[in-house]
Amino acid sequence: MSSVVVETHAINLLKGLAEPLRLKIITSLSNGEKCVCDLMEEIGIAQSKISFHLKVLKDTGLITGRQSGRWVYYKLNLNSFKELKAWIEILSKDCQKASTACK
Amino acid sequence: MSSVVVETHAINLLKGLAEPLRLKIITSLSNGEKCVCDLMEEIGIAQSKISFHLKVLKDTGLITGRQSGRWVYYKLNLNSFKELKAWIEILSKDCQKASTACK
DNA sequence: AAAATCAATCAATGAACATTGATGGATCTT
DNA sequence: AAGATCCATCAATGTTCATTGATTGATTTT
Repeated sequence: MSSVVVETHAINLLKGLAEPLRLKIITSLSNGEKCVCDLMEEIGIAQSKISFHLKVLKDTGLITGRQSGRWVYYKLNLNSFKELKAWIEILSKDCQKASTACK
Repeated sequence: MSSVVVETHAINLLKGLAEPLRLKIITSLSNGEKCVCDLMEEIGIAQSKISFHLKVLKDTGLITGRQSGRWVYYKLNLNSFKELKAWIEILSKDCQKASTACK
């Protein structure tokens, strides 16, 4: 797996999280699975907006959805968060070495 | 500390990372401190672009800079990465609970 | 089967952000 | 002190992304 792929994937996850409304959705889902109507009520924004951002989050792999009747339930995808955590750990492992170049 | 503040801060850090060039810079700095000319050479992009993104990263608190003569050295700010990691851990702690609402 | 509810999608608009090339300030070299 | 090097900043432009309101599809209720 080339590092370009890794970075592209990281960017996707980060972009998914780096938006106020989506982060509210994520924070809400961090308490457990929710349907769209729950999220609408909790966050208090238009349904089309919620659905739009849910799609973004699903496309990035940050959340998963399952339909049950006319409801659709979403929850966080633990795997993505584990990946992010691992990635951050790698980044911050050897980052304090002093520069040797540029004399 | 209200959760709005926490989310605003998280958004800043995430937005800082969620851009291809900035992520390349971060990845490069994950190997240790670098000066701007190192980054230019490694990444192979215009100097104004590098400086622009370094400023963004510094403003978010993801990196710090120190001047030495005519060189300016940048490195990752470990604290920000620790914060991010902790924040992700909290998010993914209780996120698998099944929904009870919307019977 | 008609009405109501839940959610996804679409086109048009607007806002936020990155790029570009040029310029200027600071430090070092000769 | 003149030239060269390193870096930051700026204005103009272009690109990407979120918002809005309306519509549609699917499921359930009456």
